[in-house]
Amino acid sequence: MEDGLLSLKWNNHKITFFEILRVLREKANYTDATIAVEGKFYPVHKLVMSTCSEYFSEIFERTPCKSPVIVLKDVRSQDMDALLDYMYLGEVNVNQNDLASLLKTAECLRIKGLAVPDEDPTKFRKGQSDDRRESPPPKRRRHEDSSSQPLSQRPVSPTISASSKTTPPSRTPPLQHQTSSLPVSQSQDSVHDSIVDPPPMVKVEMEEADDPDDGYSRRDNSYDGGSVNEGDGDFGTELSKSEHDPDNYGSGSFPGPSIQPGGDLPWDEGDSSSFPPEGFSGDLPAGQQPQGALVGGGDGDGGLEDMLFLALPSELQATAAVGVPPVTFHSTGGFPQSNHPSTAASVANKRCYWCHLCKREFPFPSKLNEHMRTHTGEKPFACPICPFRTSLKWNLKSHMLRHQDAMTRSKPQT
DNA sequence: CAGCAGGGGGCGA
DNA sequence: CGCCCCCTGCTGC
Repeated sequence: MEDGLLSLKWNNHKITFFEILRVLREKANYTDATIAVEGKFYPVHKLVMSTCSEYFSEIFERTPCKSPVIVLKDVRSQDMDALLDYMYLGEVNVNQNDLASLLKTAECLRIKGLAVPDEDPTKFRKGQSDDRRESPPPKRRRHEDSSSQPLSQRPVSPTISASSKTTPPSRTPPLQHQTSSLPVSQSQDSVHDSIVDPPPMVKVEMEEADDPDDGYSRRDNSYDGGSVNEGDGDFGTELSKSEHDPDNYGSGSFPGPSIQPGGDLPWDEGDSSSFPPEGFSGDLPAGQQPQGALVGGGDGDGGLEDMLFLALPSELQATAAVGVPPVTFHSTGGFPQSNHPSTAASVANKRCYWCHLCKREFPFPSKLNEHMRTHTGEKPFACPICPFRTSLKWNLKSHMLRHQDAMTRSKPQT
């Protein structure tokens, strides 16, 4: 062995790798997970996410489904966008103003190199109670270590570092309130409790693999459709996801109940109205949206924006990905609009909102929202009598009618 | 039969 | 114009 050992080195490996990664991300090729933030959907690669964040790594590990949709609450889309750039490109430029928020988010998500000390993968793996396969193979060829480094951003001293890194995210309370309750955190405690932990609200929804094909492969990262629930729930829908079948939502990752900060599910009371897909256009002042997201549940009737299942416009990719090198986030810059009429339908002058996952078209955002639930698996309408849950109000109603019917029948008038 | 999901009509902003 | 309610067709058990 030792005699004939040759070191083959791919000089441009790193560059090529990143470039390809960038393209893959841009085209959403091979993406196997989706991150939803403020109603925006970011198709991502588990590999990359896992590599750059232990937090995601754990989530994926505990989420057996092929294409989980991870809904992050309390995370601003801008931040997520920046973080994704950071993870995929190894660097990102951000405005000073956004820095604090970004770091906070990074901390919550345990993004290596930003919030979590970038450890040597090999050593890291040792530390882990259970070595995960995603950790890079321990052995590498002499020279290449630098190049073969997974995607960890370690080598990349983020541009941001200079100016920004200053704030040691060390103890920023992750995302204020709600985080505390997140069961999710539990998942990680095993590994690091020292670190912040509970990332913002996280919810993992299983997504059946059926559409991925169609949707995932070609989807442009965007899709919009916010879905929230219009549910005021006549039936007192109580959406506490908590009690729903846990299986539905990735094992433990999904903090069922905890999600509801104040007790009301974000997605629950929301009414779709509040977040018109078109709203995305960027009118969402970066600043204010988050509010919704963060606060949301507090009042109960207030924000529903917190939990949206929307799709991002494909332009997003274009913007983010293309602008890659140093993507700078300027308020609107990052987020183009959703695929709503104007964009999507420029195609057909008639208004149509389409689901970028299955390409189905709908005349109204509300219809699209409803439809999106079929993809997200969200079932905001719960039967107060039995564990039944459904994604459509009417279905719940008809279900309830059955209960009534059964009751009246069982005990005919007294 | 129950549940899911798309479509249509009515109504309010 | 958009949302809500309801109807209806399809699918799986």
